[in-house]
Amino acid sequence: MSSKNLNTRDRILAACWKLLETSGTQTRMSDIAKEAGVSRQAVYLHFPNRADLLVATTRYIDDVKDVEGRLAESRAATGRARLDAFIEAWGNYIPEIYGAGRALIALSDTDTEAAAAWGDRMRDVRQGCAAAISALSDAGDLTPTLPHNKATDALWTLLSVRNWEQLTQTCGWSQTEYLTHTKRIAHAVLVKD
Amino acid sequence: MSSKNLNTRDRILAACWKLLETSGTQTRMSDIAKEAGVSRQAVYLHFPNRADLLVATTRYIDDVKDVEGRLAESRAATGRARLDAFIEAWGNYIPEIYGAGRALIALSDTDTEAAAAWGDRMRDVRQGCAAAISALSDAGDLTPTLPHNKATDALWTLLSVRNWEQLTQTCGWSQTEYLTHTKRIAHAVLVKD
DNA sequence: TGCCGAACTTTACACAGTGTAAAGTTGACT
DNA sequence: AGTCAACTTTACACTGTGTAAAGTTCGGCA
Repeated sequence: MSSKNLNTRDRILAACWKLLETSGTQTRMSDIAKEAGVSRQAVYLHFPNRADLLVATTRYIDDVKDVEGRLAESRAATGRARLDAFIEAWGNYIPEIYGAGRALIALSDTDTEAAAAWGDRMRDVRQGCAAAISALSDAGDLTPTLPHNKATDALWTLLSVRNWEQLTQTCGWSQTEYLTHTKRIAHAVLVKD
Repeated sequence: MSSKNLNTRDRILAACWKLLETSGTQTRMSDIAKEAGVSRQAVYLHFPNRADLLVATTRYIDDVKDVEGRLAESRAATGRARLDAFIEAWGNYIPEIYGAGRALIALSDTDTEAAAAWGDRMRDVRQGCAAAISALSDAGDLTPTLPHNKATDALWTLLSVRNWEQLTQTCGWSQTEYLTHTKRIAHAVLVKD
């Protein structure tokens, strides 16, 4: 755990992050090593396998980008404002984890650990959705047509990485359009009146 | 193209289908061969590679399950009824192609041909969505808050296989709940008033 | 009867990517 | 000078895909 060790470890994580964003899911261990300027075997000195490296990369991104801090902000608001703030915070975070997220989702097919890691993250997001729904409910703004937990499921699904991907990457929506319309849709579905 | 040939080919397709439904994306060529009761090499006599086999399997499922017929029915209705009929038809078709669809989506990362095949199918679904939106618009029932093509994108995304997967597999919604709430959500987002 | 060809089997191998194993190098610190 | 940790280098086992080619089986047909 010397500072040199941490340094190499971080260089590997940064290399992994970069390649996931640019070259996508198919990034190999040897590509990452090359990008980090170390031998392929050196990567295995820091991470036991590819799945662990990907998981560590998402944690690294969280640290650098400060997810917690950003989501905490949205918790300050109440009622509809809180719903909007949460959509804004999470919606703006998606593009930053998109590369690593995609890789982790793809790996979830084969690797249980990767699936668990991604599942954990998504459960956190669901928690945020549940809190936003509660805030809406407390303000008397939640539609009576959906039970509380179904409303949470619906919001969670609306805000999935896959939906962001389809709308912005496939349909060509700008990030601004994504945010605007997603908020509108969330209001139409969840807010009373 | 003797009848015996077709028979073996179909047995391979049926085996592939079955395994994709039961064992998932990770199904190997050797598993499929075993299930079909032929040698691994025999599979390559009928399909040049795994991607082609998966694509052929989805076509096979389409034939057996008659997608075209079912979607054609929904085209008879107009206005909101047509939107509901389309959601019902496509929503009930998703679980039947789910296994093969997942495999094809997973393969899309590596294989261009698989990506193209899945993209084609999804473009067909988008066409159906566009038609449903047009029907809504013609009946004067489309909300003025969304432009025509954005409404199509939104409906298409709402009806994605991934959303069906998340709601029914992860959130535990029954197929009936999925259909009911998806219709409700589509109405809330797309229908005027 | 004997031959042909198509469908299928069997055996073998090339290739990519992951992960393991172990011996060798380098440099800082003692 | 000696030691330790970090890293490199070389080599190899393993899995799954796809290619190649020789061998088997059997129905149709001259």
